[in-house]
Amino acid sequence: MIATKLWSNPCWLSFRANYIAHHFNQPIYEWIARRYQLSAPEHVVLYAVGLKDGITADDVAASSARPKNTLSRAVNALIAKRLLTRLEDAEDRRRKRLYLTRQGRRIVTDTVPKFVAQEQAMIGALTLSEQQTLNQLLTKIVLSQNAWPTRIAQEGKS
Amino acid sequence: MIATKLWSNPCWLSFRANYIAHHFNQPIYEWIARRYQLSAPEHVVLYAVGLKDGITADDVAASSARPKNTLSRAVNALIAKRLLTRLEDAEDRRRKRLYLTRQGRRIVTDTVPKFVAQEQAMIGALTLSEQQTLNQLLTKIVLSQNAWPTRIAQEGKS
DNA sequence: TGCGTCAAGTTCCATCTGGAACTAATGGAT
DNA sequence: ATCCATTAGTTCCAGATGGAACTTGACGCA
Repeated sequence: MIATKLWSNPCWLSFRANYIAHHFNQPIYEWIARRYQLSAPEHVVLYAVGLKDGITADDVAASSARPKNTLSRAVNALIAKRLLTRLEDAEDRRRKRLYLTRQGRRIVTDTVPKFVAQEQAMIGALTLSEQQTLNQLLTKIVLSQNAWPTRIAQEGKS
Repeated sequence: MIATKLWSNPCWLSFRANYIAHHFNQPIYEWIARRYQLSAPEHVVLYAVGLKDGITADDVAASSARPKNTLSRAVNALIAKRLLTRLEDAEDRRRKRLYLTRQGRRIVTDTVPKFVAQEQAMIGALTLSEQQTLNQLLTKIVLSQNAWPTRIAQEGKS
């Protein structure tokens, strides 16, 4: 069946992207839940704030594919767990900037190496130069985002 | 934020794979739900059987990343909607082979062009030869699957 | 300075989801 | 022949999920 989806599938990119994404996410999130009692969206937020301090929930939503109510819940759960703090932006009081607490940062620094290891295992089949090429091509696609439909048009009348 | 995740992210592959997968899936599944009242797993099954007649629910599970109970539900829903039929395998009576009904096939042939169009829009930024390279590299990764951890080891004692 | 529009974040709630435990069938070992 | 391990598929159920509607704040405009 995997062979069929690889070779007889008109949507070659989406199958491969979904397959790779899933096989990265699945073990990682299972481990995070087991080890730290964090849900997937909670970890998404933690990781994003770890990459860049002071972002808002909306920033996370834009880059992470999850709806904003899910992230809102995750943010509140993380604050309750004392892994995150929230500071109202003085310029725009709707925006609430997020920062890791010491404990939050510790989880990020503990977990990131596992993610990197998982990813390395998955790209181990490629040479370094192939990895660079792959990175460039995928980056090009991501950067072309504004050319993509975000909604499929309703059926025409014809 | 997307810039941060692109350029300051130790997990470059998983971010890109997830991002691309999501931006493919999201509009497609939203449209399918709106147009045909099918859930995402239901469509996954339909698409898979469309690619290869006579597969079983388990085959779909192996290639699609969804747990088998979710797919079991989806199969039963599709049968109730008369889009699928199920035939017990004579060799192994545990296996139930799936086939599209005429209506089921019609949905597949109606929807596949939309998927292809969405995917084409997303790879439009690449030249044909870049697309081929990308395809080859991703294929190489998918085929190396047996080298990937499916579970992250519990913390050591140290 | 009052109004309409839009953006960030939250709440509500019906629905979906997936882990775990189960049933039924197979196939290998003795 | 019987037992045990394994596999396909289902059921149960607690908890997660995400669309829609809502609140609060910002900003442009007259």
